[in-house]
Amino acid sequence: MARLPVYLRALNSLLEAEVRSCSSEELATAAGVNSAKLRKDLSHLGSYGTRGVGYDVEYLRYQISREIGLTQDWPVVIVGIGNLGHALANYSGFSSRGFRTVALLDADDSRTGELVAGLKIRAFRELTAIVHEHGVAIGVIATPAAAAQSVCDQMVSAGIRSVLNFAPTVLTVPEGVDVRMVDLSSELQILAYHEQRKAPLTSGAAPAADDEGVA
Amino acid sequence: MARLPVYLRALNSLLEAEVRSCSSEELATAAGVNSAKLRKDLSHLGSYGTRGVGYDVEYLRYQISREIGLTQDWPVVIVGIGNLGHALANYSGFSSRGFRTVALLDADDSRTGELVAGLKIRAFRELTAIVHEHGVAIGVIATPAAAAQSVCDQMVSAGIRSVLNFAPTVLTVPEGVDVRMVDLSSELQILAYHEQRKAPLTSGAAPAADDEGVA
DNA sequence: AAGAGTTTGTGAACGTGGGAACAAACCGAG
DNA sequence: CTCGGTTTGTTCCCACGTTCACAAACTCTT
Repeated sequence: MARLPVYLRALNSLLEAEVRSCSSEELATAAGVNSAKLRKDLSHLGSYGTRGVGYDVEYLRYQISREIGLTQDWPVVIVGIGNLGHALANYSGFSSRGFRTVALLDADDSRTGELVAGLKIRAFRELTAIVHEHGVAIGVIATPAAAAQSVCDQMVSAGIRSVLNFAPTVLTVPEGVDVRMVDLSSELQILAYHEQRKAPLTSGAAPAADDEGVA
Repeated sequence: MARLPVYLRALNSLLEAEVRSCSSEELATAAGVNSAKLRKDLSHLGSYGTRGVGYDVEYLRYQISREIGLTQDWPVVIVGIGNLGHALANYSGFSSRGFRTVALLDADDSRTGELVAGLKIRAFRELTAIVHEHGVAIGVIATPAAAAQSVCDQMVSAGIRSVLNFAPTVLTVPEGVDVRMVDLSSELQILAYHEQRKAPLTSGAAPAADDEGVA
């Protein structure tokens, strides 16, 4: 389920606040979902709660981590160290929680050796060797759109079976390979779509008061 | 619909290839969706096709752009010019297609004046003035998680009604304000979840998992 | 120990979205 | 003008996900 990471983050927040136990209602509001949905999601991966009491935060956190697979080590390669790749390499959410960036690759040989986030940029042609050496299963594509499909193909033939794609292109992959696409401009467009359907602001002042009515 | 941006990009690709007209089948495969779904989506926003012929690429592209709201000008502010904010400011997909970054804000005053993507970083306290001056309706949050809610609150009180949040936190906003969250680490976790459930290559039992697009 | 009060887990209704099939409409040939 | 081929727009149906509601189970008090 795509909501498990949200639950996990909510549990981490509770843990930081030194909350030892919580009900499904509390956790649901913290995660921004319905409590029944949360209970069904959790029950789908085992009975980790206690009726009349709630869930043990630490225990549930571990169980969800294990379900997601965060108790394993996930070596990751990032290809395309432009602005975005640079940001991803430095992103703390990647390096923590089981994900370990083992290599930064770029097709531009003039950047080889440059130090980013404590790692030296290496040549893209080293991909297959690195994948085999570290047992990499997850690849991140942060290249321009034109190069994405080629990079993806070479990732797949090197043995990578899960791809996180930041390039604005639909990638075609063989059966058994997962692709998740994160399209930054699409997100903005979706916001604009909703924004356009909001208040008919016809050359008026900014409405400071709260408005009712959402789609 | 969240698929309109995908259709739009597919149409742009076709237009670059100088394709004047296309059927729903072609466009659907280019966008990676079912043709019936695409026709239903398009019919929901008007009858822009011709039976027996297909869709005029240029005309449909304009209609979708108008539906999304990309024919308008959308001034955008980005708050938090760390690695990610830096990447976003330089991201071409933002500056093109109606979105115009009018200001980069950061709470760290020592960075004020620094030039990023042709814009000078300004102090976060200028937010309200900038929003009113340019009529900004969309704000992008690229701050650390701890600051995100505070930044969001001030965005909302300044008049922003659509927020794109890259900080790993659930933001609570008043009625009428839209928030879209892009969580980079969640995406990786979802990939890991599916990866963990794939074929154990050592054993012969195939899971018969036909997951191409991940839900 | 028993009952009252909670809270989880789950069974059933509900609504929404996707997919196949079909009718309406358009083009071109004869 | 008519007929066959093609493609859109739409209707129907199914399956999934969400939500409500309730029984099972646990704790605490008396």
